[in-house]
Amino acid sequence: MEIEIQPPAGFSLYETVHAHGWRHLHPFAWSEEHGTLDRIECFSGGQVVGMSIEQPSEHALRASISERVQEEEAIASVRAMLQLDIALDDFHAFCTGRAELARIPEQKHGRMLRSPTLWEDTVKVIATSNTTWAQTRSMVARLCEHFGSPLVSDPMRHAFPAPRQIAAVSFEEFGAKARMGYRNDYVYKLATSIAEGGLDLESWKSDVIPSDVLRKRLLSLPGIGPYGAACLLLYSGHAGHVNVDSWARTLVSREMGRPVTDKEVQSFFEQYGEWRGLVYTFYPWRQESAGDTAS
DNA sequence: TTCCAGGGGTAGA
DNA sequence: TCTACCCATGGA
Repeated sequence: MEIEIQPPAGFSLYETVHAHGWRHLHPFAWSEEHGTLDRIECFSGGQVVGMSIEQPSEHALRASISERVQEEEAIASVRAMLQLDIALDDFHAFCTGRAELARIPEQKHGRMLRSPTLWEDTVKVIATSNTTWAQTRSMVARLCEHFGSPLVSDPMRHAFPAPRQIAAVSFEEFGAKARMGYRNDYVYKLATSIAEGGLDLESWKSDVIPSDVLRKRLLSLPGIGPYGAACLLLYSGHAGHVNVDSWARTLVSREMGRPVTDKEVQSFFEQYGEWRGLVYTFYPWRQESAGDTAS
């Protein structure tokens, strides 16, 4: 089946997908040749389907889905993944007024590819901490391969596992298959908390939760610290926190001519106020950033 | 063998 | 609040 979605004005699938490295993490796959974002998705009825999203024109997005699924759910999934419901007008107006940021609206920057669920993004953020991109990709691929539901037409490809699919096995089995090192504990705890009903992560995506409240909640999750919380806030449409990573430290150190602390990196971006997180993500000197080193 | 990668948890000050 | 130390994994 095919569904058509009208994106907001100025939307670019290419730029959204290239905002960071998520396109390299299963079950996402980006085809540079075709300009399509592919994904294996498990819908609520248990259907596992292949989705392929493309932007045939500035004003249209098309999702081709391998089987018939509930249209509303498919549309909601695409809208969530591409952050179609996040308004960027104010951010772009802010950037236009500053010479060093003028390229951001010109290049249609501001949206980032994310997963349909906060659960999946949280696990992926945990998988990025204190490791290389190659290992992050391997860890996420193993999660899908060993615990995600297979695509019927191509059983070698899998959806991202639901929390219950991880909670269904012992911690020992999970660790042996996922090989996420000390992160095994974080991911398994998260999965079991959600599966047992003690934690409803998806309810945290509500628009009415203030940034500070959401940040505190995210920091309470196992394996999520200031960096991870800032990433997840950005994916949730909260732009006011900088996800200080090794790349941010490198770049700000270069600017200042000496090693800097995380606090100094934060200070560097304070001038951008409520938009500082988005500004860092799309800062012009970040074009050579880790989002592309994994290509 | 040693170091370290898109950090986080913990103890102690 | 800040610092030091440790943490599994696997590639360089």
